[in-house]
Amino acid sequence: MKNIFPSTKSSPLFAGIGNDDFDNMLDCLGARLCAYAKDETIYFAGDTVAEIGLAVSGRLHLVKDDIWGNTSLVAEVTPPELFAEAVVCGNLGKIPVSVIAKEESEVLFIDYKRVVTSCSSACVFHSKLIRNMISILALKNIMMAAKMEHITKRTTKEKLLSYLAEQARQKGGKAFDIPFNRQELADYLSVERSALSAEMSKLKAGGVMDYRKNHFEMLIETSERTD
Amino acid sequence: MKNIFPSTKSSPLFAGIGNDDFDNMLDCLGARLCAYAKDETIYFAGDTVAEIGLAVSGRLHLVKDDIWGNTSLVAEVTPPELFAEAVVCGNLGKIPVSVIAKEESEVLFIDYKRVVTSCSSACVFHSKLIRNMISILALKNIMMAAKMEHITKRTTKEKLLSYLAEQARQKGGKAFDIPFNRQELADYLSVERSALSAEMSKLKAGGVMDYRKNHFEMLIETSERTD
DNA sequence: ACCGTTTCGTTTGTAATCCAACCGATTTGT
DNA sequence: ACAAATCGGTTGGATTACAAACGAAACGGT
Repeated sequence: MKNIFPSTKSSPLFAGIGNDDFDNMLDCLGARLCAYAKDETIYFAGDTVAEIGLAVSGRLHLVKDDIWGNTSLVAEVTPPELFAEAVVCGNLGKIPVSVIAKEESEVLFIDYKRVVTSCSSACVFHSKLIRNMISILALKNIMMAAKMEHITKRTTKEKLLSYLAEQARQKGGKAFDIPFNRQELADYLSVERSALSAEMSKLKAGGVMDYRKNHFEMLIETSERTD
Repeated sequence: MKNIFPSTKSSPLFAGIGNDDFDNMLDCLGARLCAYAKDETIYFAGDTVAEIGLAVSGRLHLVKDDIWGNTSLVAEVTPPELFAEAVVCGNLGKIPVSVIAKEESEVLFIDYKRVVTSCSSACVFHSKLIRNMISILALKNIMMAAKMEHITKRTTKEKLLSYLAEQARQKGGKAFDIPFNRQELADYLSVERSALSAEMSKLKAGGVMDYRKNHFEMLIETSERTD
């Protein structure tokens, strides 16, 4: 099998597993490396899946078609990201989205059962893999829960402040940088970029915070804001 | 220890583990049962946590305080639900919410390390517990991803149709029941109940769907809707 | 059958967002 | 240095959601 270590070693799934063990592990797991042409469909929505997918090269799209035939992009998967891991680990069986290669791509398929089942040779990496898998799912949970908390707010201003407050808490101070530009932040909070800019300007004018590009500084402490 | 089997056996965490193994398992895991008075704080946000919490009796609130001192309810936890499981399984260490008993409550704390570490007596339920834990996290992922997809839509109508389309797909037909009343559905989609009712009426009048109480029937197949 | 409660649909005025367009500032490539 | 592209802020009109209130229907208990 082609040496996929360089393009997948940074996956959290393989954290703590060195180059020496790598090939043995893939053998033990019976991992398959598959290649796909541009626009080739890897899974159709509703297909039965039992393997975790790991993007090795290229770029994949997860798309969903509703009952009226409208198709929408759910996510883009680039190396070394996983896909279908929640469906497989949750024993759902059927994948709710279609997976399409948007470029010439390679995917490593890993049988979930062989991850959680100790093999006869008692490989050392099984428990490490399992802990990594749990960690991946748990962190994804936390990230989604955080995002959900922002998005469920009613107004653009509330969504923005919810996000900024969380960033301030995470970064441990009132001054911090965010990893988004305006458009990306608007997409993340699912609001309009223009409305977001407008709210930011108002908050700056109101003395609630200051910012320049991606650097923010929260100014008001404990007091009723002028909403 | 008090027999907590009746109130926790239905937890997915213990799926496939019988009454006979139950007490042995709790011993092996070193599980602690703690009692709390009404309004007692179990965790303060920022506390270091290493144990998964399982609500045994009572009712817990997960609350979040932002940097301005505003406090908001994130979730309510009732038996036999888990809490702090994502933080612990993700090795985050610090819990981002405070946990408060809103009634006299009991909580079973389970050390995560002892779940994923095989014990000296090679208990049979470790691998089962681990698989259950993975399944719980994965299913929560899927549920949150589905909800996110609805909520990120712009208008109430789009959110509603996104939800109904998914229900139709899940139930495998154009006619199905939903597990929410109007207010609950509005909360789930984070929209106004009145706006939701109005949109539903319009969709019924437009021949897109029919409904009575919690029973829905999608009528239009593939065609451009009159948006 | 009666009454209180809950649920659902509807309406109306107010507030907020969306959308499109525009402009200035900054960055990038040549 | 120049042109093109990107990014961020602003504006105005159309659209949509919000909040509150009301009545009708359904439900449950007595």
